[in-house]
Amino acid sequence: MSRTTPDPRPTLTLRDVSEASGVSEMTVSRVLRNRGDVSAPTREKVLEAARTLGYVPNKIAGALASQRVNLVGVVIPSLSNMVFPEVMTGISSVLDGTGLQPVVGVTNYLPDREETVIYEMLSWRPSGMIIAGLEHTDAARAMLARAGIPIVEIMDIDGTPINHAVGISHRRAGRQMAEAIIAAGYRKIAFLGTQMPNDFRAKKRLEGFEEALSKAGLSLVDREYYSGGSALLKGREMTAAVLSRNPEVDFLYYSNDMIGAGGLLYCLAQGLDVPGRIGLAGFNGVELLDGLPRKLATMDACRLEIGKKAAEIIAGKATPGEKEELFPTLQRGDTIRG
Amino acid sequence: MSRTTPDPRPTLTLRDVSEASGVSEMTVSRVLRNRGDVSAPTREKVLEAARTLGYVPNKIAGALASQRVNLVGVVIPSLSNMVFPEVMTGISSVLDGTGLQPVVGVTNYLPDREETVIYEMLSWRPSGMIIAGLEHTDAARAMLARAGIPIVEIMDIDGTPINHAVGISHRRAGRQMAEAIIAAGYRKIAFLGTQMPNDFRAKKRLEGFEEALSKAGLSLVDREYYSGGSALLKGREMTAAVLSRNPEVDFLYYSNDMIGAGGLLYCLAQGLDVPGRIGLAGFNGVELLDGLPRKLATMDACRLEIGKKAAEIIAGKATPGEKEELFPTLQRGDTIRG
DNA sequence: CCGGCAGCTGTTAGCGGTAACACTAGCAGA
DNA sequence: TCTGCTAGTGTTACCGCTAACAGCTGCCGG
Repeated sequence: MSRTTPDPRPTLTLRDVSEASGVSEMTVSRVLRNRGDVSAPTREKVLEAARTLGYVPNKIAGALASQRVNLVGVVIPSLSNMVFPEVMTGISSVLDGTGLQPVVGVTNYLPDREETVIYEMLSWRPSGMIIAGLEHTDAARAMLARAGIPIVEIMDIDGTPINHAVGISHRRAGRQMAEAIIAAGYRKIAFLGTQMPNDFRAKKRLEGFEEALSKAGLSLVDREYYSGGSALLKGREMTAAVLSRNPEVDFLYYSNDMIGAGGLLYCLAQGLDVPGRIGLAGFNGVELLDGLPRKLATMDACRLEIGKKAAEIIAGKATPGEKEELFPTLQRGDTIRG
Repeated sequence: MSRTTPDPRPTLTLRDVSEASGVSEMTVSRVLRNRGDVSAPTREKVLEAARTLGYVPNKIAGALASQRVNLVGVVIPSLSNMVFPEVMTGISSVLDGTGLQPVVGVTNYLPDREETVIYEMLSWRPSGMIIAGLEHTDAARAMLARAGIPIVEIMDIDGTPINHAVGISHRRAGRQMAEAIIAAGYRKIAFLGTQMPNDFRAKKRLEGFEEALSKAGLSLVDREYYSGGSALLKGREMTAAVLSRNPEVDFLYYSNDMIGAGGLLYCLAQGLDVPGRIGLAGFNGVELLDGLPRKLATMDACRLEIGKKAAEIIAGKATPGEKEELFPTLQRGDTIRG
C-alpha cells in the first residue's frame, strides 16, 4: 500500500458540485453556508450532489475570500498538567455554540517556543487568541498587540495585559495560604516546588507566600525543588528529603497538588500526625485529591471559569474590562489544623 | 478599552514589505521562505523591513497558492485522560523537526462529534491525519479515505484501518492480563470500569480478558461501572461496592490505572493483604503509579511510541505497513502475587 | 399599466500569496 | 564575438472561494 492514497481525481471544488447540480458555483456556496435565499428545490439538488460527490469545502479558499477565520488560538504551557485540560473544557463549552473552533499550541514553558507558536498561529489569522500568562517576549507582545484581534491572557492578573486578562492573583493566593497557615499556629514552614524558571505563576505564589511570612516575622525554614518525573513520586522524595534535613518542620507548602499528594501519602505512611504534628497544602484544587485518604488543603485556581470567561470575551458574549479577576477559595481539607 | 484593537491600518501584506524594501513581492516571498536565490544584501533589506513593520505572513493565502498546508490533524477522544497528552508528546517530538504542526481536535468519545471534527479538519486540507481508534461513522471513513492524504489510526490494531494503523491489540492485552492473573492462582475475579459505550478499546480489553477467563473455565464474579467524577475517588467507591457485595472476590481488574489506584488506596486503607488476599491490576502504565505506596500491576499502552510512529508515517520518515503492532509489557508491580 | 420590490440566481473581481516562467547582467569557454 | 549558463529578480496567471452587485422573474398596489 502506498503512503498516500493516489488521488483518483484532483480534489473536488465548488465547480464540481456546481456542474453536478446544474447551478452556479455561487449558488452552491450559498447553500453550503446557509446564507442568502435559495429555493428549496435548488437547495436539495445541491445538497444531494455535494453529498454523493463527498465534497468537503476548502476553508482556506473560503477564509481568504471572506477574510474571516473561525479559529481561536489557545496557547498553553503544557497539557500534562491536569490544569490546562480543564481550562480547555471551559473554553470549548462556550465556543461550541458559536462556530468558533479552538486550536491549541503548547509551549513547554519556553518563551522562545511561545513566540514561535504565537507567530505560527497569527499567520493563520485567527479571530482571537487566548494565551496563558502575562509574561511574553517583546516580539510576541508586539505581534499580538498589532494583530487587530481580541487577545485574552489567562490564569494570572498580576501584571499588565495586552488587551484583556482573566485570572486570579497568584500573589494574593500565596499570601492567603500563608496567612491561614500562620493563623493555624504553624511556624516552621518549608516550600516544595517545581524547578521551572518560567513558571511565573508558581513564582508569584511563592513571592506572596514569603511576603506574608515575613510580615509575621517568619521565613521559610527550607525549600526544595525538582524537575521531571512522576510528580507524585517526586512529592514523596522531596518530602522525605526536607524532613530528614529539618525534622522540626511543621508545615509543607507545595507548589502544586500533585507533589502535595505525594507528600501527603508519604507523611501518612510514616505515621506522622497530620495535621497535628505537620500540616500540608498544595495548589490548584485538582479533582484527583478527592480520592486521597485524606483531603489535602488547596486553593482552586478557577480553571473552568477562566476558560469560560476567556472564550466569552473572544466570542463577543461578554463586555470585559481590562482585568477580570476571579477569586479562588481556600479549601482547608484535612491537612491544616483548626 | 474596546474589544478589538481598532486597526490603525489594514493588515500588512507582502506588498507593504515589498514597497518598504524596494523589491518585488516575489522576492520578499522568497526571502521569507528561504527559497530560491536571493542576494545577501537584498535578503538583509527585506528582513529588516519585515521586522520593523512587524509583518506576519498570511498562511491562508500561502496555502491556497501553493496547495500545501503544514498542518497535521490529530483527533483524540479526551485530554483529561493522562494518556493522550503523552501521545501528543510523541507526535510533537517527531513533528518538531519537520515544519509540520499538529492541530488537536477532541471528540469526547462521541462518534458524531468525531465526524464533525474530522470534517472541519479536512476542510483545512491538512497534510495528514492521526486519529484515535478504528471505529468511525461511515461518513467519516468515506471522507478520510478520499481525502488523498495519509491517515494513521492509532492506539488500536484490532480492526481494519483506512490507511495505516499503529497501536497495540487491546484484546490480546486483556487476554494476557487474565492469563497472568489466573496463573497467579486468583479465581474470583471482578471487573471495574468506565461506563463508556464508545470506548472501544476498553471494551476490547474486557472481551479479551473474559475470553481468557472462559478458556480457563472461569467467568467474572462481578462487574461495576462508573462515569464522571474523580477517577481516583470512583475507584475507591466501586471497590468498596464490589467488596461489600462479594467479599470472596480475590482479584480486581480495572479498566484504567486511575481507578485502579483508587482501589489500591482503598484496599490498603482497609488493611487487606495485597496481593495475598486480593490482587489488583489496571491498564496504561501512567507515571502517577510510581508515587503510590505500592506499585499497581498494569500494562503500558506504548503511548509515546505510538505517537512517534504515527508522526513518522505522516512525515514520510517511515515506510509503514498497513498495521504497525506494538507490544505492551506486563508490569506486575506489587499487586499480583508470585 | 407601470413602478417597486422581494425572491432567486448569475457575473465579476478580488482575497494574499506562490509556481512557473521570463528576463537581465555577468562571466566562462569556444 | 558569440553562445550558454548561472545568479538574481520581476511578471503573469492562477489557487478555490465569497462580497458585491447585476440581472431576471413574478406579483403587488396604485
